[in-house]
Amino acid sequence: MGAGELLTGLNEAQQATVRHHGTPLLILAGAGSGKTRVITYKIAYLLQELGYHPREILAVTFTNKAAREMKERAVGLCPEASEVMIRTFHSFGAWLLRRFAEDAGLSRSFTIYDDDDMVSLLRGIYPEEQRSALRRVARRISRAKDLCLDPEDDLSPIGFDPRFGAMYGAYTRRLNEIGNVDFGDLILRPISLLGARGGSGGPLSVGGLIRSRFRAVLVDEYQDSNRAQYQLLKTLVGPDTYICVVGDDDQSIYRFRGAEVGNILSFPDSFPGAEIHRLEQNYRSTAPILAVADAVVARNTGRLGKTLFTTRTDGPLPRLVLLPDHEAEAEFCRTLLAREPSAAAETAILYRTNAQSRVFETTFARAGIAYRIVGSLRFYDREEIKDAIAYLKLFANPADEVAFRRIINKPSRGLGAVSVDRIFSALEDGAAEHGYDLIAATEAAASGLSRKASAAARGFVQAYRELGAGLAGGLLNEFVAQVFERFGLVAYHVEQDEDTGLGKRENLEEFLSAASMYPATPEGLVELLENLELDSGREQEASSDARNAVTLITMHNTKGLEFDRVIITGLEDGLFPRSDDDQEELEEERRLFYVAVTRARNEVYFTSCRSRMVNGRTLELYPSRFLQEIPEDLVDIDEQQVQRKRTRFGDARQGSGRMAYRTAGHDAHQGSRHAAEAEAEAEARFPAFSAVYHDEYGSGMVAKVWWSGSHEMVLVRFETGRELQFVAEYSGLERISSDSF
DNA sequence: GTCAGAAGGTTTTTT
DNA sequence: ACCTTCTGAC
Repeated sequence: MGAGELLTGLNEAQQATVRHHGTPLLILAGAGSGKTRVITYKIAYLLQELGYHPREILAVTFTNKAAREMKERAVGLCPEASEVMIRTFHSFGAWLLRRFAEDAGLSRSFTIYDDDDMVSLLRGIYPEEQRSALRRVARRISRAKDLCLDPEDDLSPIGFDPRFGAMYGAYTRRLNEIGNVDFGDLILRPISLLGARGGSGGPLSVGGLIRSRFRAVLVDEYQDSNRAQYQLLKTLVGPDTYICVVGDDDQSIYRFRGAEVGNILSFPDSFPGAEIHRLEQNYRSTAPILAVADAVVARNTGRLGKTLFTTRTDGPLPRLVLLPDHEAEAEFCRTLLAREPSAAAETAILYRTNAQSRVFETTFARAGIAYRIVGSLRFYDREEIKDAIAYLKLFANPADEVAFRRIINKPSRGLGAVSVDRIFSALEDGAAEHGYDLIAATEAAASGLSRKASAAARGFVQAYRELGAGLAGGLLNEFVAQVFERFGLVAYHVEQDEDTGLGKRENLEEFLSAASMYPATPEGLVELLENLELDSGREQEASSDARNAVTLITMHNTKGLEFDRVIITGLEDGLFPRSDDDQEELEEERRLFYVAVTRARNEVYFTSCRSRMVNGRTLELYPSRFLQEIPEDLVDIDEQQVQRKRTRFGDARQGSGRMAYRTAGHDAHQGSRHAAEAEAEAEARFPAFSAVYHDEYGSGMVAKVWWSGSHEMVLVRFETGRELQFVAEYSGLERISSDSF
């Protein structure tokens, strides 16, 4: 494929960007402007036209999904791209640390601690502290690492807790003794590794070696990089490295994780001579959708600023639906999906918090609507999987205190808190002799334990040693199966599952089959663990018919995805935006709104509830301030609603201007319960005891009618015996003559 | 050492 | 509503 051929199908701006070479390049790519396309073409262009060897190119993303997709698409353009290193920042860091383990002061078989593991480790050091307090400390340690701060540095940017420095220090020492790393270390340790002189890079330092290998470095979603990642990038880029970053300051949504929009804003200062290219043509959404997204994000200050345009000028206005509560919201979505089942696969329901997914799950499960949840409970987060991983981690690293504490008495084998304490004393005593080895410590402590505990400890050590000898070839699933069997893990969880409910056995089986992709060697084991730790394969098919399933997803998780139709739920102050008293935070929520809206190709719905159950309490809520920030002519308010309001409250839009549905929302949301109650009853279209018919559920009788806000709610008892609750307007119910009943 | 039940706090978003 | 932690009986 010649250059001309490679670049056909790209617009002029995209072509210029793909061709650019030499100076540092910042690509400001608006939503839907073909960002991934440009990067993948750029990789192909470097390989085909500029003669780069695949090993000389490094492309960094923020999610594994993005990395996989980029790889796939690049290989589609140019097969050589399969050898290009395309990884997340964290996985690149892990690769580097294993590759140069000795220089980094690590064993090649270190494993990676996630946020929960950090808390558990702290718990081992500070058993008397509250778990919630330790969680806060863990979060702060992560923030410190995002900012490249060591325990002895000035930690005031993190907050004012006088004990924090000491706790961070103790945590760091313990983690070093164990020989594992946390997520932050995957960025921090490479910075010092690459910055250091000498080492096993031969005549070159490790940094020199890496800088001479990667002649081109590409970074995706640069607006989400934090200070540590920026530093890592700096150490990767030498005078001859071609550096190109892509991002959109309006889509920076990971501030809470340390992301600094400042990185993208100041790129030209950090990398002198940088050029800026803009990609502003949106190929995804219709103009009405972009108008709404822009209206809100335009209120942010400190933007680089850009104007998206599209040739898709036609399309329905985004639609706002006001609802009484979260159940009605789920019911509204159900009805929408039932009306056109084939569109479900291209529909996504977006929410701000994972907890919001629950109503949708139960509603859809009841209605037999297939759904797919992205995120929420990750495979790796399940109890039984964490247990399985903990056993395996202990084989990778016998010093892994967190893994050890988790499984030493699970299933319970009579080694309780007292015995575990003794084992840890033995660990301290024997550290000089055996190093940090919990198996050796358990063996050493066994004689000093009660009779039952002593036998259990010896049995555990023996099982560990015999099983460990099995890491000598074959496939890893055989080894894992033996571990499960010998330690009684499957039996334990199957028994637990009897009252808890679902699929632990299946999950463990799935785990086994994942393990079959690796060799039964120490290296294979470490590789499996790393893949689980860094890429938890976070997608679960929650109901059988996955092909036509609707997607349930947090707004954060949608980044990089697109759908024909997007329903953005929970547009209520306090939920989205979560709070508006911190300006920075409010601006981040606006960017999240922008991300959410721009996922849609053709249709956008907003739903806003008057009340919602949060943490077991029902809260009264106001419509999101974002709804006020949209000029009224850019959104359709549910027509039936407006009708209703006009008749009941006069013209809801009077004297409102921009505030139209703020007013409307308040009327609809608040006005009706007292004065309007009687009137509302009078205009009920499904009086109690009337006969009704529903396409899916057949005929039935209205058992109960009530008003929730301005909404008529009905409880219908169907002939099948089923009782279901509906918002009358969205129910799809028809009244039928009562003699059929 | 284990278990069941009660009390009490609490989550925004994720590599 | 959920999960963790605490308490007391076996």
